Formats: sequence, structure tokens, C-alpha cells
Amino acid sequence: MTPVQTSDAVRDRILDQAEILFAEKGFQGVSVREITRAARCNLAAVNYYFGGKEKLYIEVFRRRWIPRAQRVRSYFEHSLNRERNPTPSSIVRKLAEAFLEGPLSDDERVRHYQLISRELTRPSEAFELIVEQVMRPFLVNLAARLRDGMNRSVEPLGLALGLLSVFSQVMYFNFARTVVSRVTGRDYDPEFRMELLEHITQFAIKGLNLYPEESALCG
Amino acid sequence: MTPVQTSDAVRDRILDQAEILFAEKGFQGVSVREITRAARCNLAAVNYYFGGKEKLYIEVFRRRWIPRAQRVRSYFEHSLNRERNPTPSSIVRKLAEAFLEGPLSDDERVRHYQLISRELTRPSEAFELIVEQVMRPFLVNLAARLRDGMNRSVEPLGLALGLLSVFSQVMYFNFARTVVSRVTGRDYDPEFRMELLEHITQFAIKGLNLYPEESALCG
DNA sequence: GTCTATAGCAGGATAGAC
DNA sequence: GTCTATCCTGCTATAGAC
Repeated sequence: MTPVQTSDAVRDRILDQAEILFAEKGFQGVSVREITRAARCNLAAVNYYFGGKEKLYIEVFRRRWIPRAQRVRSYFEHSLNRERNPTPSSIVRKLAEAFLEGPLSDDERVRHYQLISRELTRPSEAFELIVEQVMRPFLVNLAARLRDGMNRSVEPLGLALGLLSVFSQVMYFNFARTVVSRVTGRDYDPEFRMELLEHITQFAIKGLNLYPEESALCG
Repeated sequence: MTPVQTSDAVRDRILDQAEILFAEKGFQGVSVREITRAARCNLAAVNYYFGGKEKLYIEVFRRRWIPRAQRVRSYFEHSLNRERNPTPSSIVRKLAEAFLEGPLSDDERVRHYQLISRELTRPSEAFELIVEQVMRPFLVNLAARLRDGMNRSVEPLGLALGLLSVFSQVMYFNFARTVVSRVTGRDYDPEFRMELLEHITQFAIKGLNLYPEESALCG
């Protein structure tokens, strides 16, 4: 009944299709014509609703990417809150689970990391938004959680670099799937994704010096 | 004297400038006009020498990127051959050194990883070239070297994933410099680059289960 | 709000003089 | 080999009908 709903449907279709196409081909690789064709609406709609191609791109991050990143973070926080006394290594495990399985479909996840990898290679206006609203708060919170659970004192830089290393792998194994498949000879089927999750978790736990049980023996 | 030399000079200037611009802005983000302006030559030269923008892009990888990757690999091999009995952990250390310091200038290194990160996000014709001529042979050789030095038997998939994890960090800490700087509050000055090298080396050695001396105590 | 039509410009590629 | 001039296509953005 309300005309607002109809207009929002067009707006949303444009955002959806724009995100898919920007992720796949990059900002410069997509034309407004292509987006509006995919969204089954008129060429002029992008200008009407968003004020231009560039503003649409920013809006894709504001309305789609950032909310999704927050869904992943919520998933992570909730799965942590179900534990009474999360150890650093169980935190890292749940982190990898949230990023590599978590609440996203596999297609969504690929889009998500393709978009951010482009943004990291060549930051745009959206980058500022992402760092301040998503990355920094998440990293600060995560570092605090990990520090609390670690008995010895940790230097902040080492911890920050360790967490960036974890993210680098999560990103890489999603946006560089082609090379991973070529080199390992494996498809991204559910089984391989499970093995990847286990690999990244173990690699990160060891790399971060968070040995779950062996450390008691060696320490 | 020979006219060939002059023509090669133009050819080379185009390749140089094209690489810089493609790395910075991506294939679609650069125009032939921009490239020829930067190379101080005529607009038609790209078509004359390379047969079009797309073929120029491939040629940048063939004549610039791949030879540079091979320089890095040679540097790595030579530094390894200076050791009599390289242990797995010293192999990883020298690997990280080759990639993060090695024979490249810092500008070259940034270009190198920007180009490959674009190619991984959206593979083009150049990707096949890179996988077959650079990545696969290097990884196969590296895996063999590491296996030889490890006493226990290693599963091939785990080793391949571990090496990809190392590459993911090398790439990330180069192409995503902006976010690394923002999150750590550090510039990419020589001191920070040294700390990064140490971090990646340690992270990888531990992640790959290659404890240099402590393992003897725990094993 | 949604559409068509088009302005206005930049892109890659090429023909042909020199 | 190198240049100028130009073709033609495709782009973003907008004006104005409905």
C-alpha cells in the first residue's frame, strides 16, 4: 500500500546488485547501466536514489558491508558468551569459526572479502568508515579479551600484529580462492572449508603463542 | 645508432609506467592516454608496440612482474645455499627475509603485491602465467626442502596450507599497508619493517610447527 | 517516483601523413 | 617508427515528460 515500500524495494535491489557487481569487478569495472539492468530498474534510478555511482558505492558499504560485518561480530560475541571462562585459544578458535563459517552464506562471504580486499589495496572514502566503525573497535575489544586470559604480559604491538596475521589469512583464503584451489588441487566444498578452518585455527593459535594444553608442560 | 634501441626505450618506458599505474589503480582505473602521457610518448604507441591495452597488461606481468618474482626467488635460493644444513625454521626465516627485504626496493615491493593482489581477487589471463611459472614451481620446491628437514612425516595438504598462510601474510602486510598503519599507529619506516619481518618469521615458524630449539625439550 | 531521451565527455583503437 | 586527427562506442549525469 505505502509507496515508500515500493521505492525501498528498488533502492534495495540496486544496493544488492551493486554489491554483487562491485565485489566481482571493482568500482571501475562496473557501469551504472550494468547495475540498473541487473536490478531491473531504470538507468536514472541510481542518480535519483543515491546521487551518483560513487555515492552508491559508499552506500553499499554503509548499508550492506558494515551491517554484515557486525552480524559476524555478534555471532562471535554470542558464541563466546556461551562459555564461562574462555581461554585465549578457544577465543581464537571461535573467531576463526565466526569468520569462516559463522552466519554468512558462502557466496556472501566471498563477496564480503572481495570488497574489503579491493578497499585495502586502494582505499576509498569507504575505508575510513570501515576502520573506525568495524576494524578498530573489534581489534581493541579482541586484544583486551586475549590479554585478560594470558598470564604473562603481552606487548600491545605484538598482539595487534598477531591479530592482523589472523585476519590476513581469513581474507586470503576467501578472496584468493582461485590460487588456493590451484595449488592444493581442492575445491571449496564443505569438507575443504572444514579443513581450512582447522588449519587457520591451529596456525593462529600456535603463531600467537597460545598453546591450549601443551603449554602447561613446556612453560 | 641502431633504431631498435630507440624503439625499445619507448617500449620499456611504456612497460614501466603501465606497471606503476596498473598497480596503483587497476586495469580499468587507468587509461591508455594516462599511460602514454606518463611514458612521454604518443597515444598510438601502445597499439603499435603491444596491440592494445589488454595485451599491454599481460606483457607487464610477463616482462616485469615474473622476472622480478624470479629475482626474489634467486635471492632466496642463494641465501639458502650459503648455509650448509638449513633447518626448516632457518628456511622460513630466509624466506620471509627475501620477501620482506630481499632484492626489491620498497616501492617495487608495494607495486609487486598490489598487482598480484588484484590478480588474485579477479584473475585475468596473466594469472595462469603466474601460477604455472612462479607460484607452483616455487611452492613445490619449498615444500620439498621443508619436508627433507623435518623428522616426522608431514601431510602434503597441511604443508601447502601452511606455506599459503605465510604468503598471505607477506602479501597482506604489503598491500594493506594503510590498515596496518592505522591499526598499529606505525609508519612503514625501516624500523617497523624490521619488526614486521621478525613478527612474520616467528608467527610462521610457530604456525608451521617448526620450533627452532624449544621443540627438543617438548617433543 | 519512474521513465525516455539526450547532452556532454572520455575511452580504445585506427587510418594515413611524414 | 612516430605522429596527428578522428572514428565510434560507451560512459555518467541530467532535463523534462508522464
